[in-house]
Amino acid sequence: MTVASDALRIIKRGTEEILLESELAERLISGRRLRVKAGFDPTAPDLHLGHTVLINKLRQFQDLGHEVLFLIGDFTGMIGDPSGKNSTRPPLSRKDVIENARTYKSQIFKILDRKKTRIELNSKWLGKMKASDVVKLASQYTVARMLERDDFSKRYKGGQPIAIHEFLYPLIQGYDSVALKADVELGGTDQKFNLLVGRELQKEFSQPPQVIITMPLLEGTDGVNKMSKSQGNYIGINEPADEMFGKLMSISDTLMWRYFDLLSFEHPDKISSMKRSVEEGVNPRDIKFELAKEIVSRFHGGAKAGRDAMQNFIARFQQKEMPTNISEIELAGNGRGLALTRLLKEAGLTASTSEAMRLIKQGGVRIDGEKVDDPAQEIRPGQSHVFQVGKRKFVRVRIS
RNA sequence: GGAGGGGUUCCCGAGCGGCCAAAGGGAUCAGACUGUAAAUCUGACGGCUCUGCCUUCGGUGGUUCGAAUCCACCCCCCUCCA
Repeated sequence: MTVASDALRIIKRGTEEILLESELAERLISGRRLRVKAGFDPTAPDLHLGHTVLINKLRQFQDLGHEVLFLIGDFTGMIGDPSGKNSTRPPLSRKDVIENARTYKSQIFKILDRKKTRIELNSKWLGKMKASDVVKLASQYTVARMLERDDFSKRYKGGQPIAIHEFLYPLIQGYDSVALKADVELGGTDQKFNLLVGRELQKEFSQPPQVIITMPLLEGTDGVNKMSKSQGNYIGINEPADEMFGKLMSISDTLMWRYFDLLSFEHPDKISSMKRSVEEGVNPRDIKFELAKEIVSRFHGGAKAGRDAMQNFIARFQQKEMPTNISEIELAGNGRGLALTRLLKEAGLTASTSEAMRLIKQGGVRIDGEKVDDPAQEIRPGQSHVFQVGKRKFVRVRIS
């Protein structure tokens, strides 16, 4: 009895909402190994810290002995989802999906326990459905109920298009829960509606409805939008340690506490005492160092990685030294040399020669640490220099 | 099927024959200040062989010395009616 209530407390921490908590408690008490489902996009998996909020929770379930069903929604991915404005998303081939699934594995097992994880592709059961099955599934839900979804009702009222198949997605996702006989499904708060549809459908198929758990969405480094790849405000779990450390240091002081709450494994009491110390005058930067160290250590093999990243950071930004490991490329100078603007573009430091031109005029470009002001400058062959754009982009270029 | 309103540079959104690479805001980037924080200020923000040239305003064709702006047809979106 107390074991189960401990378990409930662990699960509850950091969640946004649990529906229904009483059902969860019941199932935990039952002592059965629960099937805990979470769905993921089949597209290029570049997991970031935002995802880890959810994945960490999955891991806690595993530590309590339960099984994680890591569901990859390849079916919809293979159809190609033209929802909203980004209609250019191309359908994924079978091969892409397999490849993406493999990349998922290499990333999620930095957190999840391999032995207690089952990876499922929903094409396995959805691919077998006939049109009649789909129509039947669709008949289980009404348009009015679909429009309860905030996203849909906003778009509908705002005169934005909603394609019919978008109505199908929540149903399909819900049906996945039926197919997997999920006991629990986790998702971000934005998934609440879809998760609830799963509950409803399970009832229709005379299964006990899944417990749904929503997790807060982590804001990206901009502090405004949720962390996502398309917003470019994310911190990937595969990023190099120095990069990760730097990005964490660049978040705002207020956002830092959010990151502590959602990402840190420190005891809540410790976090509150850190808050207090900042109020008493400790430089928030130093507290942020602690956060950055913890996260970097988690994904780069231990405490030493965190300390090293911090040292590099201090050397580079407080003492303005050049980074130690600058990537190096070689460009063809075809005899004479290369115009600086062109070189910057080809080295990937700027998106175009026009941009290179502008940045030079604005004093944002350095060669071997020296500011340059002549955009027409040519770089001679046979030389090797470190080119820098802005504060953080460095490349060593050799002209052949 | 009918009536009306729309489609502008990454996003929102002005422009409605030349002064338009296209106002304003957001996002972004660079510089200053700093703790690579926030806030603030300055500048940039289609491309190029860059004081000039080239390509953009849903698509195609036309009118005109000249079109994002006018005309024709087409495509797409929204609202209301059926």
